Amino acid sequence: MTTTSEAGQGQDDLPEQMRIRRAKRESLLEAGHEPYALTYPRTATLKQIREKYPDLPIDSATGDVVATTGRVMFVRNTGKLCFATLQDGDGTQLQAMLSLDKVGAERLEEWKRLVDLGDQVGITGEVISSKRGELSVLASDWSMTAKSLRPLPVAHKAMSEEARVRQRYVDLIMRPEARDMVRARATAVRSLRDSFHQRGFVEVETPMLQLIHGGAAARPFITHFNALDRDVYLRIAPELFLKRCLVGGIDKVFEINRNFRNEGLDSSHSPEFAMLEFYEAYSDYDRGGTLLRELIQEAAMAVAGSHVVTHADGTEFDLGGEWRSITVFGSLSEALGEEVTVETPYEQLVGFAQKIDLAVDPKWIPGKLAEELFEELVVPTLQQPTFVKDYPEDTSPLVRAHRSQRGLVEKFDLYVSGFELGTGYSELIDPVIQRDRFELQAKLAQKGDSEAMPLDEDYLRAMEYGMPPAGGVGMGIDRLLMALTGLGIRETIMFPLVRPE
RNA sequence: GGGCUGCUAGCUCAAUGGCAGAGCUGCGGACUUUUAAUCCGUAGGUUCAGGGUUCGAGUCCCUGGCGGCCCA
Repeated sequence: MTTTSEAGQGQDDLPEQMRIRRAKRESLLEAGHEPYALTYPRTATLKQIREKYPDLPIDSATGDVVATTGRVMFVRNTGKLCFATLQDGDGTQLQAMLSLDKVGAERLEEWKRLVDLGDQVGITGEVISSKRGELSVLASDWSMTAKSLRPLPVAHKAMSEEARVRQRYVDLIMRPEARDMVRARATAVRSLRDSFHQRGFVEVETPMLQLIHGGAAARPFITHFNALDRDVYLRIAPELFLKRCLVGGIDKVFEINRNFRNEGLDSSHSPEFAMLEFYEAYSDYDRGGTLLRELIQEAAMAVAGSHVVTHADGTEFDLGGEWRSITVFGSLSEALGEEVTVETPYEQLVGFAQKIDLAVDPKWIPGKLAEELFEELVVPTLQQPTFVKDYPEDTSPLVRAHRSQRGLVEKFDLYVSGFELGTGYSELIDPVIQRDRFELQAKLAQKGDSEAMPLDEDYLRAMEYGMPPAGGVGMGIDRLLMALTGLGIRETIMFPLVRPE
């Protein structure tokens, strides 16, 4: 939202409350007060004051004079004594008191006339407790540090979800849960990095702007690079570059960064999302899954202090211990009450689909149909953390064949609370098989499958130098926060893309 | 993509097709111990946009925009 269009309309077109606040800004200037201070000589934050005086007795004085700052969240004015609740960026609140005998008639009158809810102010005064026992700063002086020209929402009614997402800065002012999410996310990401560093992994940043997109089945964003006069892609996954790292000998490597997928925009899909991927030489999908579990459990410990996290609705969710492990076809057979394997004929799979009213897309290959059946019948039951193992080969072009079962690949998906949190492979490292799989994908792309991968010659060249056997794992950071907090993706991303107003 | 549904004051919400309202916020006043302060007074509107039906539309119809829920 630009202010130029509003300013261009002139003040007369602004809502009354915004006109009044602009007028108060002018009044401050006319009275010789800066409405937007260079700084304020703060000697203590609200939190530091609270921590220094946890148990001040009722109606007592400390003799301790502090200079502190905060946003005015509530005001309670009487004739000669004013109370204001100040709030700091971390959500700490503390009461400021302004009395006639301490600040004088003129400054008290200016406080009452010029300070609105939402203004940022500096208060200098003695730390005391009020007659009701409220820890307070009794002002000897005050000043405006930033005049707010827009009224805050009503504090006692929830903002609409749309308003919270579109104006997250206001949400962060008003709602502790919004502030907590930002800090929980930072804590979780830091925990992931700590966990990797403790295990000797190297963090890298691979290209987000790519000449060929690959590493996942998804539609890319396309942009134009003028210098080359050609279209380039925002990456859909870092996988193919991280494997080049393994070829080059970076044996334990991870990246935490953004991916971009040109797909839906709704409450569960964001076009840009943060992703963790890690690869370890001479590991496999089982060991990758074990490390993923440890990473998540250590993140839970960092954020919640326990492997049992408390979700936003108050329910407790246990991420501790070993996690259940099932297979795609084993669990599907159980759900259908009939034996289904990767060998089960396509027509029979279609029959199962019809039985449960699942519409079959004729473009689906048999493996895809089996996965759709699995997602319909089994995934909704996967609330507790569960590794789902051994997927059909034809839908996973970057995974190596199962060590003992034909037609399957060594891949797991990790499900938590009914959604997919992460995935892991025993990586395909045979460049000849890799080329065959890519060529199959290229054919699918020609047939119109917009999610199929193009052939990446440079990636194949890298593979031909020899990539060590490896396990690789990916996990959505936004989804990790969903699992830790029980909130939706639009809450875990601070500024999700929204349609223009 | 389909179905249902919402959009009204700064915020949260009312209003049988018949004078656009309330609470909080704001503004004016009273109050030196308040905690969503209280009390008295008062202002605030392109009812998402455009079109249509009607004597009359926030309300009914159509198109579009932005959300939400459900389904695929």
